[in-house]
Amino acid sequence: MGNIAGTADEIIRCARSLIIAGGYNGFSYADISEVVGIRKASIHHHFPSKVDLVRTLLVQYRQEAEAGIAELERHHPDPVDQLRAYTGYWAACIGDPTSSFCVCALLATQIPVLPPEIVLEVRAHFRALSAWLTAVLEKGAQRGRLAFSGTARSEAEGFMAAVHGAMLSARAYGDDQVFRVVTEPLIERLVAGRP
Amino acid sequence: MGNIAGTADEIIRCARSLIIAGGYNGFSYADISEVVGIRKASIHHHFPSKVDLVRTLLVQYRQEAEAGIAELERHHPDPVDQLRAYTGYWAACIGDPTSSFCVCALLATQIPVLPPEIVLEVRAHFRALSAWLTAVLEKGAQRGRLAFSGTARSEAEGFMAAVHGAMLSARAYGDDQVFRVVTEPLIERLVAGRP
DNA sequence: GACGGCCATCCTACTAGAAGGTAGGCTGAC
DNA sequence: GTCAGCCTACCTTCTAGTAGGATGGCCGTC
Repeated sequence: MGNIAGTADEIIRCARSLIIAGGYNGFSYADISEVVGIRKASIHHHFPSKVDLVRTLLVQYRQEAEAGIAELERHHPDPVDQLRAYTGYWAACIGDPTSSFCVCALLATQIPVLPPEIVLEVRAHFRALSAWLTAVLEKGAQRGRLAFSGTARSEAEGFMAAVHGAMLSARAYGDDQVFRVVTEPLIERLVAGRP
Repeated sequence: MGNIAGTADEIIRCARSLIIAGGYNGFSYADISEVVGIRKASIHHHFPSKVDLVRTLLVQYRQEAEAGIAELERHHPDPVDQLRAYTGYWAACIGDPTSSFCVCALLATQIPVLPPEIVLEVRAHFRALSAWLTAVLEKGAQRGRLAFSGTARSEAEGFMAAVHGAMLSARAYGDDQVFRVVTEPLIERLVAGRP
């Protein structure tokens, strides 16, 4: 039973949801072993150290994010729709405790106590996300679909920060609605040609 | 040596900066004992359990925040200036590792693994901050100093989320500038009577 | 097709150190 | 005399990580 990459994948999936719940120091090999139904030592077989596990997890997460964005761009040629699809994706995740936060955003809060290898991956995700949002805003402005006062870059940073802050507020209040309340006006404000 | 409340206060101050660095599970009594120059057992004398310590810390933090806002309102009667003073306060904090993040915002990220007593305090801070921002925005709109499309409440939630997200981005990039890049347009957008 | 080696997977059993916390004794100020 | 403050010494549980053994599938060889 269990295909070749099955167990390692299950460990990563489990670790991911545990990180989303409590961050890097908020979970242990023992926690994973309970959920996956495997001994601690067996986890060390797949991932020699905790840093190995989390770094692998992050590399995979970033690949998934990149693939997700590529898919999103195929489905939605319009920049406005792309922004809506992005926030819509997270709005759908917010309700599910195992995916209600961006892993990189959560780890970013703990950067001062994180192993440097992990920090590298987290930084890379922020840069990639910011670059994509900047490109979307630039494209939207060129096509006359979006309008904003500052640079595309600063506007993208503001957008990203607001989305992350919205995740945080949803968690703080224990109210999923807050995410939509914050993110929906965010896009409407950028759409060109409103009163 | 050490005045009456001296040691307990030093412990709290130390714990606060440790939480800002790595959250609830990111510090231990041993860490505090090293910094303060006191034995672990002596910390337990002042704060029997970790929950006691952090709850006390949060109660004090919330009082300080309340006092700070009251002071801020005395110095700045104008709602626009109040918003600027608020973000300006955090802009000044961002550079200092011991105060570069709101303790409650950082703890909020770990709510699923936090003791319930701590969650209560964190929630209370978010509600208080949101209520204050809502009041400022309402007052600003009444006086014709601020203009926005949604309700004052939803606008306040968006403002707070953006500020928290800006703290996160500054930490993620390791670049203090990002905080200002995100928060400055935030206020300018709300100021009434622009082109 | 049987044989033997190889290797991935998972196990039991263990380690050293760190976690939060306790018991009880000393000291010095009021 | 009492008690706050701090200490040494200790406890239990959890932490990541290690050593080494069982199992079992896959390989080429005869």
